[in-house]
Amino acid sequence: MHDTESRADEALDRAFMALADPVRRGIIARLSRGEATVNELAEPFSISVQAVSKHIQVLEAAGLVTRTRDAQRRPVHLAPEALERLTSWIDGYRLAHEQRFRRLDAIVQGPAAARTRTASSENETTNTNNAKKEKKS
Amino acid sequence: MHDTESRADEALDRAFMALADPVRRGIIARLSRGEATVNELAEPFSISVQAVSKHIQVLEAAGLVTRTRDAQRRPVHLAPEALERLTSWIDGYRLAHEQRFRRLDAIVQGPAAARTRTASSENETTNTNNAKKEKKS
DNA sequence: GCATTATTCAACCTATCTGTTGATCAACGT
DNA sequence: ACGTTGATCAACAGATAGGTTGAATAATGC
Repeated sequence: MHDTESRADEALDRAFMALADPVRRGIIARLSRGEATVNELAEPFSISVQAVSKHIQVLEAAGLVTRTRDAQRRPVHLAPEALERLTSWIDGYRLAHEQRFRRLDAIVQGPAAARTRTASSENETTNTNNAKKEKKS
Repeated sequence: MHDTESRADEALDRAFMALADPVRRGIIARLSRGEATVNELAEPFSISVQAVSKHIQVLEAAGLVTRTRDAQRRPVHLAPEALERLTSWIDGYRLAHEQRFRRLDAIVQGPAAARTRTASSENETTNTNNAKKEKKS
């Protein structure tokens, strides 16, 4: 089963999993327009307030939102840094893939052009996370 | 009850859910360096090939990878457009949120003291990008 | 044809997710 | 002090995700 999983992996697990639900994405969308309480966030949905409260706990555990205190209300706020980490992770591999294609094109279109890869190795290490340490055994 | 969920939502569900697993993210990472077969993709992991095959089906259903045929092998390829759609979704709300804060800062810092917010919302002022630089009058 | 290789299908088990209802806690307002 | 409001906790149920093993499909190479 899930024996050993690094901290960075678990953080990405929670963050992506948190976004894999339309209710939670709706909450993110709402919060992008400003903070809101649990009851306010629950209003557009046809589920119980308790269910929304759980969703918010999932988002909070994923670091995607934070909470403050205002009397008996607990306003929820967006945490855009966490969202930025997700786009960074995705873009790391997406851009690496596209750049690899650019190199392939260079190779196909001429042997001399393939050597331009050595000069343009800037984006090869832009991954924010480990790409090779996925083994558990 | 998930009876009322649009097609776009379901696509995002599948895509984010697909990335919410370290094995599948490892597959994505591997594919960013070039196509690979199921057995090749399974090698770094301590799970069965069947399990990896299922993971690839999940990624394929999410549109994150495509497959071709080469004799009895079925090479898997990255589909960077789908990844790009995800970053677009995230960035949409992230940037909307940051822009909203820029407007708030402009309003608060316009007349006089901004103490009202800056003391009670420290985590919100930690914008990752060059905020506070722009000012919209 | 037949064994081999690559991959998938099928059945199953278990853990986790998402929702429910009912009770509880905490901070107001009067 | 007391009832109300906002939010969470607890216990439960149904669905599904992710893993296993064993059998089946499909293309390859003798």
